[in-house]
Amino acid sequence: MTERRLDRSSGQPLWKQLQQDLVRRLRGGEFDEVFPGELALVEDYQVSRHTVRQALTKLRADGLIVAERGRQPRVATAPEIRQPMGALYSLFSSVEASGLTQHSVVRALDIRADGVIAARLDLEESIPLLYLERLRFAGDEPLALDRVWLPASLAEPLLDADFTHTSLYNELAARTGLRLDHGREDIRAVVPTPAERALLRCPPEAAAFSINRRGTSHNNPVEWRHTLVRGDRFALSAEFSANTGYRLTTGAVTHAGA
Amino acid sequence: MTERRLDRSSGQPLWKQLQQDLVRRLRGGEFDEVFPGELALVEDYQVSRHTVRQALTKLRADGLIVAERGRQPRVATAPEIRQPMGALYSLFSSVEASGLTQHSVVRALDIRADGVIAARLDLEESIPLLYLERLRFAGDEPLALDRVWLPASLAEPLLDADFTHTSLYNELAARTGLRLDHGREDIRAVVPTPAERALLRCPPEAAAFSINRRGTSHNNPVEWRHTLVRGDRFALSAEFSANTGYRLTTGAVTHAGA
DNA sequence: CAGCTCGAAATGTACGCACATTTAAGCTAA
DNA sequence: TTAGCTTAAATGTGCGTACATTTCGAGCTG
Repeated sequence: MTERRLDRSSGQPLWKQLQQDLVRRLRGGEFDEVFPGELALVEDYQVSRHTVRQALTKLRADGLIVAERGRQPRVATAPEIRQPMGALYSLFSSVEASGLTQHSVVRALDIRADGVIAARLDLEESIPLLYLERLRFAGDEPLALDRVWLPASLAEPLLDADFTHTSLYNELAARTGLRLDHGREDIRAVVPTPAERALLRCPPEAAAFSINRRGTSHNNPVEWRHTLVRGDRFALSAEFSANTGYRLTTGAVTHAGA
Repeated sequence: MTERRLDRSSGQPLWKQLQQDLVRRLRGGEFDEVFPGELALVEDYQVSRHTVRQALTKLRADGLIVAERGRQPRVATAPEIRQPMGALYSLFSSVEASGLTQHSVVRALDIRADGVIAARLDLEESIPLLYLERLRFAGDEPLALDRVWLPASLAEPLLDADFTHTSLYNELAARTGLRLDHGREDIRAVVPTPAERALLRCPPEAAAFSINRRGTSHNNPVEWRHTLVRGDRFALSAEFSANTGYRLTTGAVTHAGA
């Protein structure tokens, strides 16, 4: 093991320096296989076990590593289940909870260029994008119109996937190893256009949610998504408390016409 | 100081027992004036300073106390700013960020009974409720219609408050000491009725958010709220990431007609 | 009496040791 | 080959010490 050095006269506590260095190495993927044990770190950095534990305590509090008695600490698995996908995840988990079956009709799946979308992903206008357009059903009635753009360089393996029943994120993770870890979304209330209303078979007086999302993975833009959800069938639900903050919960999806 | 005892053979770690006992005493208001120092706790509980610090570390991580070098720890002030109020907080902070001035027109402020609302608050149908109805402006144009019901037994001191410029939660906290610590809300996309549209001066093709909220304080239902927000002027914004989960951020409020 | 200095007291950092408890690997025996 | 046991290694808990750094008040001084 190479001997690492910490600056003992920098004013910053040793454990903080150690913690920051570990975060840096961790983000660099250095510990994807095994995370060094406490005693190994004591040797490497030439500090006491107490100091090492102080640094590891912070890392655990931040959810970066997990540790158990008698076994080596490990890098925390990407919390894929924890808060996967905001409003859309809430939407589709609500459908499942309602007992309705989900399926999609793929209306388009190809590669094309779109300057406007590319710009939103911080890409060159001419960069080819994989485009997927689906009409999503809950039960026998349409629920949402879903359109996604991803850089073709990343998402090309998805071209021959069958999206009638599988989720985009599962397929993306399975075929490319990519997983979104950050995103931003805007949610608007709109009245659908006649064309959209016909597609979704909306009653004439219904409103809709219009959701725009930009998803990234390790700070690289990965998807731009626009989803139009029938407002007469879906409600967003959320809980908040002083401890847990704001969390979307499973909402309500009603049968059409209810 | 009375000598406190911890069970050294209970299987539970000493620091955890200590932490839980401190939480209990803290909730009982025992430390409202001063929080005991580390050495005092060492004396009281007959454990080492290391163990005491381990317990205090957890309390600090939970935000219950704050400590600084050279001064005694103190009970943390109620985290009022931390995650105040979900979608509605997001709405009004967005208005502020946009530079528009906010004010309200109070359309009703009285005490009445409403069986339907009372039931939603788990109260008897005949229980009197304080009812507040406001039309909220951002700039010169209406933004939202806001209706709140609170148990009169708690909220009666609010009857003579002026709600044109102050927030309900501030007034509630100032006059009764009550602070919401938990809530649940449903967000729907709707088309406003002609009456609502006239009130809000909506363009005819605009949709709206309909937000229902039930707020509690220490598990007691405190408010039922219904807010109708113009969809042509407001968009909910949210960010999510593996670390921080799902958080509403400051969204966009546009000028009317934009 | 105001202002300053200094020291006591408190928390923060860092080191050391010992033992308990759990996991996982290696060894042995059927 | 496999099941079961033993043992080494790792983390969790708990104690002790020492010194650094900051705060705050007591006491002195001008």
